[in-house]
Amino acid sequence: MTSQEAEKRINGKLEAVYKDILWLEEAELKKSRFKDLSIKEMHTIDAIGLHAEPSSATVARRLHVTAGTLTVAVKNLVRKGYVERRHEQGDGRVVNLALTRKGRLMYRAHAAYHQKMVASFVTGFNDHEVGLIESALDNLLSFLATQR
Amino acid sequence: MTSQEAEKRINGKLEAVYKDILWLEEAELKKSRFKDLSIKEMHTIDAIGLHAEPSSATVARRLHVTAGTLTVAVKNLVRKGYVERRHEQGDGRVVNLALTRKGRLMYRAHAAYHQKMVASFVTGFNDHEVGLIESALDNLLSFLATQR
DNA sequence: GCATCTGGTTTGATTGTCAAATTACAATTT
DNA sequence: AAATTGTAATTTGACAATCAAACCAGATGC
Repeated sequence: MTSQEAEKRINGKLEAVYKDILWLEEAELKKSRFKDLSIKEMHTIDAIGLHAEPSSATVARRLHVTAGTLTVAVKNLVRKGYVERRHEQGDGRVVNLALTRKGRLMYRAHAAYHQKMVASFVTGFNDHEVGLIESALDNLLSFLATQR
Repeated sequence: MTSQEAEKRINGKLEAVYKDILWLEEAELKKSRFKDLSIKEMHTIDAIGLHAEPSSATVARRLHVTAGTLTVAVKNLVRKGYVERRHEQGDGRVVNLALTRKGRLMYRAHAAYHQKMVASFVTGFNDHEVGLIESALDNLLSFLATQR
């Protein structure tokens, strides 16, 4: 079958995309006003998010890292002025994380970059076709979920 | 327009895919007979490839890392028995890299995993639809190329 | 043959990571 | 209410990955 061929091509393209995105995001970062952040730090900011003030444990789970790893990362982000620690009312053990003004600026810049990227992804497709692309992503997500 | 909505959903899904794949590949690795490899080492093996015996500089470029970083990585992979260094005939400076038998086994195992992943990605689509998905990836690759 | 260029290695510093030990607070048991 | 157990986070010690800069060794050019 010829679809085998297509799968191979798609695999190659996915890999190319995969390899480049992280690297490009890092390069983009170094050119921006947020030079002092690594790509991992940016993703930590992303995982904290704008609104919910998640606990340290929640963010660690989102990032698939241990609590200890996150503690260190947050310490650096606090020092650099992107993140604030807040002690939870009523349970003195819990530390909630929130972005500072600077952190929120960073978050939005990153989100804008992603938006541009996705816009390019679906350029030239009609609604129905965009729906197909979305379904393909859903397939992949289901597959990944079964693996977890 | 409603396509803005779709773009947002796609963005979220891309991010989810993105975060999970690396982590899952690492988990898959640790369950396999190649437990002694990290995900980065696996990608180094992938970048060396089965056939061409690329130079150290070529592999470093493919991985977007410096020559120094690669030297260290290769030293470990040689120690672990996955990679061989070969001095180029005629130019004593150049070091070409090749996979050992064990390295080739690893390469093929990784390729098989990717194949499963991509198969899930295009499950249930006809040839025309798979073509659309491929075009979307091409869009994204073009966008990434303009950013480079 | 000396100077320069080029591919690779080494080194020192920093970041990211984990597991294990520790601290601090909360909830449960007795 | 004191002791036990449980839970959230931090600290610590070790090790991968990474870079920039210094260095080394083989090529190339004058």
